[in-house]
Amino acid sequence: MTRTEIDLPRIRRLPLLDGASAETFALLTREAAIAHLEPGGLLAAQGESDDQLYLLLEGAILLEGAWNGREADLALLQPPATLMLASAVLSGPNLVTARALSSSAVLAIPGQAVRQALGRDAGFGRAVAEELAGCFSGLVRTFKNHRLRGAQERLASYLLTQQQRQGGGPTLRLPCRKRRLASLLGMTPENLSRALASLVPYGVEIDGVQITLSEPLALARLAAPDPLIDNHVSSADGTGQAERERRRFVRMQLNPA
Amino acid sequence: MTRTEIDLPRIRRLPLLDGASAETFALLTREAAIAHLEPGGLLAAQGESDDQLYLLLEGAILLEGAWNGREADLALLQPPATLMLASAVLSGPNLVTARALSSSAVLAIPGQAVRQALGRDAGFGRAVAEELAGCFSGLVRTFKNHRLRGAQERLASYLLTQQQRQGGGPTLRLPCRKRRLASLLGMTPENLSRALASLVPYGVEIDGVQITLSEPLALARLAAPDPLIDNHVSSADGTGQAERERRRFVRMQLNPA
DNA sequence: CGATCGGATTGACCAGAGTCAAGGCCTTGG
DNA sequence: CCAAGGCCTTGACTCTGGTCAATCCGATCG
Repeated sequence: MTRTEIDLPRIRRLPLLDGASAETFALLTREAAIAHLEPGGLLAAQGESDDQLYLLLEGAILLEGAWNGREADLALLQPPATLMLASAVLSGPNLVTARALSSSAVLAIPGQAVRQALGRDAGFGRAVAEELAGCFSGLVRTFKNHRLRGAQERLASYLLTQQQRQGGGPTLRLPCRKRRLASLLGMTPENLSRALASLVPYGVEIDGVQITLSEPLALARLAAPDPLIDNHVSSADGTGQAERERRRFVRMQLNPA
Repeated sequence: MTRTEIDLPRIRRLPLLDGASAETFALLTREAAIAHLEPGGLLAAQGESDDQLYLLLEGAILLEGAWNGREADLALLQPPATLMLASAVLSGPNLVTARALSSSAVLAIPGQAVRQALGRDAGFGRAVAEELAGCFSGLVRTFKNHRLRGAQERLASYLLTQQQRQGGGPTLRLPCRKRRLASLLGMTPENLSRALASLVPYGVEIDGVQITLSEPLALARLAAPDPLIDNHVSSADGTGQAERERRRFVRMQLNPA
């Protein structure tokens, strides 16, 4: 983990910081640093109190939880994203472990500065509240996804969501190896294999991490996509979690094969 | 659902509003109303856009999610608690259904007023950010609880947590019928019965909704309580979700029988 | 080119949890 | 007091998903 100089103009436009006043922005960036991680590198460990807010600039970060020797992958974050925002606001320990999946760059801001800024700058406070509301809403949807759908249904929904996020064309690329995708979807690698195979009758064609959906309507009948669970909005256009939650209700595009 | 006059001094001390300026408090309460619900009454339905923030004053509210004909109970809220805060901040639809389990009273504040106040009052912004951070952290722990523990382990942890929240004595009272507790814990009523029976060797004595833990240490060995998952802090002393998250790390009391 | 390694797949088996049905117990109301 | 209904419990069975093991396949490297 190395630290380099900060590209201030770019940082200024990040979702959380674009709502801050110039004064707040200066306060937040004064003690901030850029950290670079190599693949597999540990950004933050569950249970530790780094007291830092991280803004993901490049790469991909995996959030994982552990208990009693068991592990579960909880989320895969891509820029722009905030990490440990709730812990920084509450001055609490990290509830999850954050690990780089690919070479990544994050901006690290001391939690102390975040809490100072919160009490003084209503614009920043609003941005933090909106981001946290977005994170919370996303997690509510994830929880419903796991409680209400079976493994096959979760996978079908996931494929349709990824298809939308990647432009709506018939073919999509899985964002990680199947082993990890399985854990993110709450199943074992063996079961993911079987679930994928079970979707072949629904027009799912598998070629490594390339997946083609030749009958999206049939797949959608199985997946029963629901805007109260699924979010097909990509983070690729630079929006924060709040904006992605807001845009979630534009209709999903299901192009017949 | 009837509406009555508002007890302003009492409202003023609620977790979210105690951080607001006098001006913000006036703005928020100007269009607010108290709603009373009878048992089973529907406060807010999944998918609807009430655009209202609710503050639970009395009673108990159940949050449930539904998809494709299936239902799951997600959380049981007791005063003081906030409902639909994230939806109000983002001006989005309710992601879950809220239903009164007993006679309940809530303060309903228009979302529009909440969003106005957010941009102007840094104190209120901070309070909202802290509450949302608390809700998010709580949900992260709930999600880990379901992903990492089996049904028996979830139940054992739940009993220990309830014991702590109810004063730490050997006997505790379940907050709802077993049928509903089962759904909250992510299992069927039949399975809850069996899981409870399987805990008898660990000193769990069952008498209706009265449960006595005669060997809390043995039970704790099975449950492996973890501050990164469990929260034994009660809401009974009037603190908000943020404060409950902060206090979570005071050590759990396990009194040997 | 061949060897090797790790991920992916497949099959057989197992375990946890859901379903269905029957019965017990307590509460409620006539 | 008795009857009815709801909840809880129990047992038998099913099913989803996990575990274990063997194999396949593609990438890498000598």
